[in-house]
Amino acid sequence: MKLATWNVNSLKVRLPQVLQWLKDNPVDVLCLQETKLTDDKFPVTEINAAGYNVVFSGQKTYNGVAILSRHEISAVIKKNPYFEDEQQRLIAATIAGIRIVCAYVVNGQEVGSEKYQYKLKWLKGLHEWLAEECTSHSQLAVLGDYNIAPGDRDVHDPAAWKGQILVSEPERAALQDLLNLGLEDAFRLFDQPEKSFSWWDYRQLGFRLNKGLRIDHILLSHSLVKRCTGCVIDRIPRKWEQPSDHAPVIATID
DNA sequence: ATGGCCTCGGTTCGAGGA
Repeated sequence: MKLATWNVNSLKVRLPQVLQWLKDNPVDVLCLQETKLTDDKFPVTEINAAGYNVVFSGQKTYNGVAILSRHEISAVIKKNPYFEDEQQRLIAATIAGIRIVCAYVVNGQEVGSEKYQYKLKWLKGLHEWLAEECTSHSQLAVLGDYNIAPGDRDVHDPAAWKGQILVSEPERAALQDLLNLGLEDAFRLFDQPEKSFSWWDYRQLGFRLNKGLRIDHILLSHSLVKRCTGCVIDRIPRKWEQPSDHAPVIATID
């Protein structure tokens, strides 16, 4: 069983790449973020034709999330019952006995800004909801773009980024609060190469110089940690023409 | 020193992303 997450930065632009990637990597579940499509424009037919069921929650221009699955999808939730939000950033479903949560965490723009306050509040609301999901689902996986680099080893230049957005202590503390619910960062269950990142700026030759951050994560409950046999970042599609700025992350569950 | 790219909406630029 393979679970994956990928911020595609517009599914309209990236659909051919998503379909190609699924051909090369026929994962069981793929969570997408930043689809940037209203639900009436979602490419259901193309995704079904590729052998995947799909549920989604989108809006115009910004945000938007989806879960693709080779297996039956049930018990879909598109809103955090503990946090009122007009932005479409969450979708959850049960697939093959695993509770899957797909999250596109707020970016926050700049430490101290209004958007930053919204990010911290949003994360608090997520925490409240996941606390409940943890108690009702022992097999829980929370996949997505967290817009937080957990530690300095997840940052290409920790000195330059110190205290900045995606790295600031309150953001890291909010992520740690999620982990304290009984979740673990699947990527760090295993030995990994140094300077492993999941996002690189389009500017400044970010990818070629590997100036990146690891901000896309798969968090697993203890029952799933026991079943997890690997977690990798797939840098290949970041090398394609007109790529997303994020790379997919894949966890393997026995 | 600054900003350097990409997407969208909708016009020829601004907002947002990270």
